[in-house]
Amino acid sequence: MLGGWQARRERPYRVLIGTILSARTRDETTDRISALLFKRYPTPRALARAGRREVERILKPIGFYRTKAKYVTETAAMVEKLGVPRTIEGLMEFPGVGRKVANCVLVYAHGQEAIPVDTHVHRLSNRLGWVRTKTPEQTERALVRLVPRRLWPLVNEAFVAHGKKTCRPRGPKCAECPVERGCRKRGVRPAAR
DNA sequence: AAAACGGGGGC
DNA sequence: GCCCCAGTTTT
Repeated sequence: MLGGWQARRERPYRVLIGTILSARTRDETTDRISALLFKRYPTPRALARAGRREVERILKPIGFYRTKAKYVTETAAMVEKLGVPRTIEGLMEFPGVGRKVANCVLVYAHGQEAIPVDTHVHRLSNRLGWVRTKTPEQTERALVRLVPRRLWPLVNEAFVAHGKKTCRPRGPKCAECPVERGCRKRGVRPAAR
């Protein structure tokens, strides 16, 4: 599981596939199921040649499993030929890879600096009044200007953590929130955005 | 801009 | 029983 030449060589592949699978799915579920998938199909070549039905059976508990089975098998075939790209444009060519997943791969597979803006980061950035944006991409472009590069990972991951636990989409738990000044949504009723 | 994709965990 | 899950693609 750790270290090893083989594991190191396949790491970007695993980050890419695992991150595709993570869409709208809890981390623990994603981790458990992707571990099963990689045990059965350790390489892009193996997954590219897998039967769709078998992949769907493994992915069942993760949700969106038919769509995701298609994405990961097709992506594996492309990775076998192209490798895992190091540009956001290249990564977004893969099926099931949007801007957020592409940025995750840049950060977690290639060690590049980027801000993967998911729904939490988008929501918190707006609630806190750091930005006023409609789309996650607009939020990303604003944040990379507002936040010092060194703090990108800290801010991004802190927003995700706070968004999951406290600053929920519908019912933000303002009573347990340490942010007192600077929040535009402090005390707003749950129905409001 | 809205719908579709979805099983599972938490309360 | 409702809410939510580090989204992306299609309509």
